[in-house]
Amino acid sequence: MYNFTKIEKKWQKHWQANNCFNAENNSTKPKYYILIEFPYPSGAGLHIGHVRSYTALDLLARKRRAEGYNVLFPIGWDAFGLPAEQYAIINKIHPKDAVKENIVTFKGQIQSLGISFDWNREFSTTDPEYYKWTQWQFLKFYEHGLAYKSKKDINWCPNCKVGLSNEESSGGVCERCGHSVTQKEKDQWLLRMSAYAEPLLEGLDNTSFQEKIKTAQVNWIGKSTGANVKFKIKDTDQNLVVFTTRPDTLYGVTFMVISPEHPILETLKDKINNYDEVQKYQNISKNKTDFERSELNKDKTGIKIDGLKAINPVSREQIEIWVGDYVLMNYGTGAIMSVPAHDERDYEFAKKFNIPIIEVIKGGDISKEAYTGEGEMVNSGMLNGLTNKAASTEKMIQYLEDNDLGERQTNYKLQDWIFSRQRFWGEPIPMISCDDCGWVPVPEAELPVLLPEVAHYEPTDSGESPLAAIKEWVHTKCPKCGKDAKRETDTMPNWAGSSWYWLRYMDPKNNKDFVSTEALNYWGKVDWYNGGMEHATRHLLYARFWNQFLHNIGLVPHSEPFEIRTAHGMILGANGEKMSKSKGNVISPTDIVEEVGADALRTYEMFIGDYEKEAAWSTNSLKGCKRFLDRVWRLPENMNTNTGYTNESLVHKTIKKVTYDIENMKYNTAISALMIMVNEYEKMDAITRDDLLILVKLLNPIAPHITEEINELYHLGEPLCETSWPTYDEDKTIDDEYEMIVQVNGKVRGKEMISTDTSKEEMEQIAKEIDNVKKHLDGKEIVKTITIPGKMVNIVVK
RNA sequence: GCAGGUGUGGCGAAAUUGGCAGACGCACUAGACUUAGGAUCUAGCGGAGUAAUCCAUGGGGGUUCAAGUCCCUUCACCUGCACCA
Repeated sequence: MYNFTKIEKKWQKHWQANNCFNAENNSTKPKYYILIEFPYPSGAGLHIGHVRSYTALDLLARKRRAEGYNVLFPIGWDAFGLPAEQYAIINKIHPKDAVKENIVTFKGQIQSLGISFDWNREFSTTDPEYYKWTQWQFLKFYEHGLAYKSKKDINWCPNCKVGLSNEESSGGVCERCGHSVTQKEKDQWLLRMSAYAEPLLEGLDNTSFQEKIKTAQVNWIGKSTGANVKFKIKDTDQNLVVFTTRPDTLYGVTFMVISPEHPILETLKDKINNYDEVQKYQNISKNKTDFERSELNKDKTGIKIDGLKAINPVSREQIEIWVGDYVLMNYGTGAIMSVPAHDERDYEFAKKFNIPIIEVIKGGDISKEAYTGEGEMVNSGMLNGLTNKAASTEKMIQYLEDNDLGERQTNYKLQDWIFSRQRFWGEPIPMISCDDCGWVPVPEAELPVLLPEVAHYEPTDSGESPLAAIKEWVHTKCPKCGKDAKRETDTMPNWAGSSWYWLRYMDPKNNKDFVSTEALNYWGKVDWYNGGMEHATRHLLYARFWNQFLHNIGLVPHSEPFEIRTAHGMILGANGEKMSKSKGNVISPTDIVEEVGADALRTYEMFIGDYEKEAAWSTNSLKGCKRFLDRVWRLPENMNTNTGYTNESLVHKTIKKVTYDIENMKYNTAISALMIMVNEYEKMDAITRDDLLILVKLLNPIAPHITEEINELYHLGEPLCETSWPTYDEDKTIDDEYEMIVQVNGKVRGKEMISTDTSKEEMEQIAKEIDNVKKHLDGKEIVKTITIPGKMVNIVVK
């Protein structure tokens, strides 16, 4: 047998030495930009799941090059963030060095797979030459009023004294120490992403993302339309404004609920008779985590505000105002109107606290449950008799606007992007705080603001970034007035570096600009971007937001950065569970490459099943793929010196199938078509040089090393990395003969090989002469005959 | 709850427009070659039946000459979002 390790090393070296996969920036060829989500170089090494998505797009990259495209297929490292920092703390090394080490490991692992990345464009988000431009772009956001500082509640572990992300505080406890998480107010930088909610939604129309990814984005943006309605608070000059999607039910409002954080509780506290009780409730809510306030807390709590009443703007009835922590301050106006007759939550609340329920839509039995369907409007003044929800909503909004009681309003779930992290290992936010001038941006000429070269990167007791403890770094001069000033000690989230990296790949060595205009104009959009479903919401929104902003200020030519976005399914352990060290089901790509070679691993991961679905690892199935490659290796033993194809339709059919399947992510069936080809070749007395050449060309994107080696060994043609993609002739995919199926009453009763140009009449005649068919026709009356040329005849009898 | 998706042999899965259900691969069984086999080759492989044939794509119903595919209904599971007003 052959030495796959030697062959693979040989060709990897060859490709690298000959710059086979380097994209050119000035090319007359058409361009094609293929992007995979750049990896986070963790200490655990490359995951078998990376191999799946890299190989899949490698097939496309290799095919596109063979089709004559100038292909950009880059890779780099997303290396800022918590895991690298943790790894560094545990191993007592500087994160910078930890990252360097991990990158070496990852790079070696990826290179051993033979993915056709353009390694000349490699960079890490932690390179000062890169994060200089991340900082520069942050200043652009600031310049255009989209970066601002504001107090925000964050998840806080009082034990570890550290801010936690939502992921780190899931279940309401600190991921690290198990202590329960509370909320702490912190001054944070935010990016005004909410201003882009509508463009981010509309922009999806200019993409060819997979439908499930578009849906995920739409849900995350969470647009809802309705109205803001003013409720006058009795005996005051104040209004309580609510957002509602159901202004049509306004006559059914019997109470209101406001969030414990609602400012009216402070401004009108003199009128509140049970203010002590209200304060107590506020305190309890404050100490609840988001988790407790939402998922756990099915039973709604609340207290009635004694002393305040609101007036229903249409029915003029006096209604109660309650405080309830199921109403969130950060959505809508922090206050809701409640229509218990037609909303399940409101119904539950009203029942629990004995609040009146007024029916305004006919159709259900409101003594039993809230009726949320459509129906005729009743008890609703001018809306009475209407049966169409849209019409009554519209009429009500019109009325509210005409009478200055409210206005049409659209709300989004999408919030501004909290851009501060109290961490060491991130891009320093390039801002300086001056007592006299306020926040002042670091001048462009002084970028990058480098992370200091010291070893104090553990979190501080105060919850501030570790940078705050480094006095000589913090103290600086105000760029505006020259007085003593302090640097911002927060760093950026690790989503920052991944929000524009595809632009840098276009021109990665540029030291005058984040990317040149020429490179931008040439490469344009990413044509095909693949990544995990877990990044279909946040990362993809951040990246699109960032790009839309750069486009709006004239820095990039397209408002949408990605044309196609697809998502691969996860590879699970052999037991069907997610791979993890603790479960002991982790498969290392390096081990597999050593055992069976990169080609077999690649083939297996493409053959494993539907690319978009998750799949469990199977060592047996891997062996089957290795066996297939072994058979390919042995094919030349039975090769003659002839040219031309032994089975022309087989060749054309296979080219068609593989070409179509690679474009449509049906990698498993592409491989199955190639297996069929090999099966057929093995049955032949001998194969020709052309038979073999076409096979290695089609198999090359999947198993690039072994095919290059066979091609070279038998002098079949030019190196496959320089060759062109084979084309097929539709006419030649059709066989001269085929097996006609004959059915009687829809059941198969006979089969017969016939010539492809047999007429309908002839087909029917041949069909009726088959013995078994005759038997089933005997004594019956033929009602009709359906004949599909090229397929079958169905005779219907009585 | 909302949104998206998936149900096909022992297993991973195929089935461009409705047209032989189970391609291809794994596992398994028998045989060949072999000192040996976790190598290779040959044959078999959804279920029942000696066979003709019948049954079978989560369940039930329908449309059709013909349904995994279209329609109605129902069940189960997975993923994402979620007191979002």
